[in-house]
Amino acid sequence: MKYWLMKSEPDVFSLDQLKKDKTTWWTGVRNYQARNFMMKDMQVGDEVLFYHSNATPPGVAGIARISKVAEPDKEQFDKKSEYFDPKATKEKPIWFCVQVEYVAHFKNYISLPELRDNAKLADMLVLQKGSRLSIQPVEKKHFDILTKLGGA
DNA sequence: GCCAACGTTGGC
DNA sequence: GCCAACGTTGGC
Repeated sequence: MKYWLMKSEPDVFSLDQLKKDKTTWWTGVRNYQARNFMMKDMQVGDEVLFYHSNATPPGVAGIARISKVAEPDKEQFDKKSEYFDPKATKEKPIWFCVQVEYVAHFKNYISLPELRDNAKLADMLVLQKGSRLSIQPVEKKHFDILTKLGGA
């Protein structure tokens, strides 16, 4: 069992929306490091901190879970999609996405300033300067602290 | 809207 | 393989 943090802009796709939809395919990731985490490391049942980026304030909104392992991201083949990739073919897809299911909202939204204030979380990737990676591994000890703080 | 940090592209 | 130019992310 692994733990992850996945970023989403709430204006584009929020945890509320995931609650409504129950599950979603995490399409549109166009970064190789993030893709490789989805393709190689994520397993069904892995738990995910759902992080709202570009929010006011940014922070962790709650928990989701991996519900299907990675498959080719269909948007790479769709000329009308903003995620279309002309180099990708059905035989040789470039981009993959996992399916994520809703688990819970935190009772207490954990804002980025609160994360920064907690010394025990200081080495979380998301808190490192210039950390733009949209999918990040999270250590169990950090995940446990977050769920306690959030009151999940 | 600004801009620092980072990833990708492409010329050489 | 280097690296400048460019595009994107994401906090503020």
